[in-house]
Amino acid sequence: MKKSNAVKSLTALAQESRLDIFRLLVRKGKTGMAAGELSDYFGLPKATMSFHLKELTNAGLITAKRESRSIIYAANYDNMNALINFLVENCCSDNGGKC
Amino acid sequence: MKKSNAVKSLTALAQESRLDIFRLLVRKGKTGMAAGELSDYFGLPKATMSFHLKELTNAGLITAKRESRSIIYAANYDNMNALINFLVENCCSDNGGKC
DNA sequence: AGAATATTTCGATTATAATAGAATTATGGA
DNA sequence: TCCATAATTCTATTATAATCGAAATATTCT
Repeated sequence: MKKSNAVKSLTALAQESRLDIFRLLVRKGKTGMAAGELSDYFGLPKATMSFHLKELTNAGLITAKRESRSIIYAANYDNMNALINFLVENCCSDNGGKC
Repeated sequence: MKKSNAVKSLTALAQESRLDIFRLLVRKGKTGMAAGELSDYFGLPKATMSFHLKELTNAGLITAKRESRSIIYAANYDNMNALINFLVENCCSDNGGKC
């Protein structure tokens, strides 16, 4: 993962609503949830939810696919794992590799 | 980890300089680095570095200990792991646990 | 085509964070 | 005690992000 992508992903997650949304989608698995469902679930206005979903999508943390009238959002596990690996990369390598 | 702590940690990491600082300290291991060394290494003014180190310390991502005139900063691996676990917690549990 | 549903974009307001020079605090040595 | 070194806090400026009502876009059904 590139650093700019990591900053974008972390910025996306560094917000209470978006962290909630992302973690719910992580639990939901690949079936995901529609934007409106998420809006109802968290009691957030549709415009606000849409803004947050866009941030998460732009960061690559979630995917969006249209299904009839709804747009279904789901966690992007590859990107999530890439972010985690980026954070712990070369852990303790300047100290003999012992952590 | 509590959600408020997670948001604080993610906010701390969601900034290019701080992400660089944290990842360097992750590589450095428990010997860590002094504030001034970090300031020189990244070419940042001392006040700016101090501000970033405070953010990372308040989030619990790094520790600070005085050693003579210097203050040595080091990655807090426990908190880092707790943050990662918080992000992936109950992954796919609403979808049969298969990821 | 027209109505209903699902979601996004626009735009204005409000709140929060980054930057860095200057002043301040803390430690150790002559 | 006086000076040098190391780091932080203060303060003002500048930049970025969150919120949500209203309008716009996209899809499906009759």
